[in-house]
Amino acid sequence: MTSASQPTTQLPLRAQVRDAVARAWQRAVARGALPGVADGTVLPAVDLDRPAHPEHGDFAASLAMKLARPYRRAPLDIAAAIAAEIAAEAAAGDGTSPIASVDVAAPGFLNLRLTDTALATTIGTILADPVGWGRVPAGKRRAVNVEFVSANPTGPLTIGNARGAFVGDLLCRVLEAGGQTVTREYYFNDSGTQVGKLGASVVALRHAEPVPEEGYHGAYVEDLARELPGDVLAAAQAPGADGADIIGRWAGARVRTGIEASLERLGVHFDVWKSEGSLHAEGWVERAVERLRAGGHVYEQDGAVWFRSTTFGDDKDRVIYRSDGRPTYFAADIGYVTEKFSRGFDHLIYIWGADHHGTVARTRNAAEAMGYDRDAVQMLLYSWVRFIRDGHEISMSKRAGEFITLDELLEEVGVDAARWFFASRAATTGIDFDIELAKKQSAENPVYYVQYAHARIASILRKATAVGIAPASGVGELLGGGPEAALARAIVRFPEVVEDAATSEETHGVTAYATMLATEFHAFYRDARVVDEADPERSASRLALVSVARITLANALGLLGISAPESM
RNA sequence: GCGCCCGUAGCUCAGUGGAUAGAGCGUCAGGUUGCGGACCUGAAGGUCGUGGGUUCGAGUCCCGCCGGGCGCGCCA
Repeated sequence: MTSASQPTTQLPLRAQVRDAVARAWQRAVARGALPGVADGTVLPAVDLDRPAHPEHGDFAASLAMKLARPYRRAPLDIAAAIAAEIAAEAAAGDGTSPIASVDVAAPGFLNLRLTDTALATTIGTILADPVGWGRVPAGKRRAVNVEFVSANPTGPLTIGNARGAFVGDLLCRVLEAGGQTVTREYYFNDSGTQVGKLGASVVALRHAEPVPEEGYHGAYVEDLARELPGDVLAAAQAPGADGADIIGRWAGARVRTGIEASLERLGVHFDVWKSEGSLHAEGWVERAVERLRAGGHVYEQDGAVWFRSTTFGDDKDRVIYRSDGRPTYFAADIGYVTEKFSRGFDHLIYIWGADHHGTVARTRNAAEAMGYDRDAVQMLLYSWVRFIRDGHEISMSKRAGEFITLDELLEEVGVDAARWFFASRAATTGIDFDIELAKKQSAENPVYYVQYAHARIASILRKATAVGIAPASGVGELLGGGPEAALARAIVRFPEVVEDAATSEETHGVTAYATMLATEFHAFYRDARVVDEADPERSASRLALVSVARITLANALGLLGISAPESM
């Protein structure tokens, strides 16, 4: 299996160092400096940390301390044995080792420092392939379906939908960076009770009658009533027609178009819009229930059809068809699982609000009962955002027409600032979003700090072009102990950050990294003049370095769906 | 009552069992006749809710308690 477009991605530095440590460990064992262990003994993996203090080097390994128990040896002795092998390989100078030096520190750390060659080589690869910088090699490539937002089209998206939209899209971007193929999917019901109530509300307003009890209020309902075409109204009033449903579907389609536009505005594009009705119409629900029945996981009681969810550890069984024969929401859910897998996905992710955690078990149980791997069905639950204005939590009711739309929020705060806000916080923690504070702080939001660094570099590059100095193809002999070294070290960490984000399915590491990199750049800018017509050679090398810093900032922001402006 | 999530600096939040617990904002004190001052340097600010336990090592893992959120429908 070959691919012509296979990029020649260099192994990330962390992986190179990890391999070098593993080689040294193996040689130490082979030479008898470290003991063998009995078969079946579980040995630790070689994990690397980024030390908190620069004097501890570029990477630290706690391997020796973890080997102390199985080897029945002092950690310092083990560390010394491995360090000797690392030093030997580094001293050979044949270019295999990215490690310049190794120190042993109490109580058993291996502190590792990168060679300038490893740094310079990495920077060269960034210049050669800016787009590929930060894409990490795909582990097990998967086709992933990510379903999120999925608000029914009974009204515009509100700030209550904001976190799901951002968290879902950010997850998709992180998975894509990790080499996975992602489909963004939106699930909605445009024929249910709630949409019918919307239809009834529209009709009432059209006839200048009061909105029915339990109906929908708000300016958008009035707009719909005004825009309702005569032929739709006529069809709804035809004898025997379900008027509310017909008007509701029309209104739902209209609202859905608005929702799609809002989502595009904040940079979220959905690949698939799936209606609940189609799952029933195409027989997915029926077939899924049959599949459960064939496995003996279904029974009838009190006139209803139940899924025996308790078989798989749930605390109660769940109704699929009510005693009046109508399917529950859960029925559509299990049909949807089979429909998704039928499209070839091997992993499904649901982005749900924390209030849905009660439905996680039953859905995964049903997937397992139907013969799917329950681990292939994953729910990511995000916690609520409390929106605060004037010191009070904003309470909202879509039905009463009291809400702040997502569009309004983004207009106040800005898409980049809002994306940064959600990207820099773990999805599972409850957070406060003070709108006044967000507006007030928008000018000193960290996102602008990062964007400013990017724009500043762009300005430097423009200046260099104006005076006729072009960036070199690499940083040459520039590193050493000069101001370049710290910036170069910050830049080359980027693939690790992406890898960790993809593994943890969280993005706050990326925002923290981008802030740190911007700080390093600003410090470099203070200490080193980049464009200096008196020294064009050094200028060219420094231009190469700041170009790479710009690429890295742009790719980090791009990973979060945030713009990287040339000027601001 | 039971289940899940959360509790870290004045505020908003990071912290994949590792070294002296970090960032942004806010506060205070400084810095530029050079490529963008939306910048830089420094300071103050913490019994990591609490009490035990496991471990060479616990903010991180386990148990109890306190406080907050969510859920426990033939609702969606």
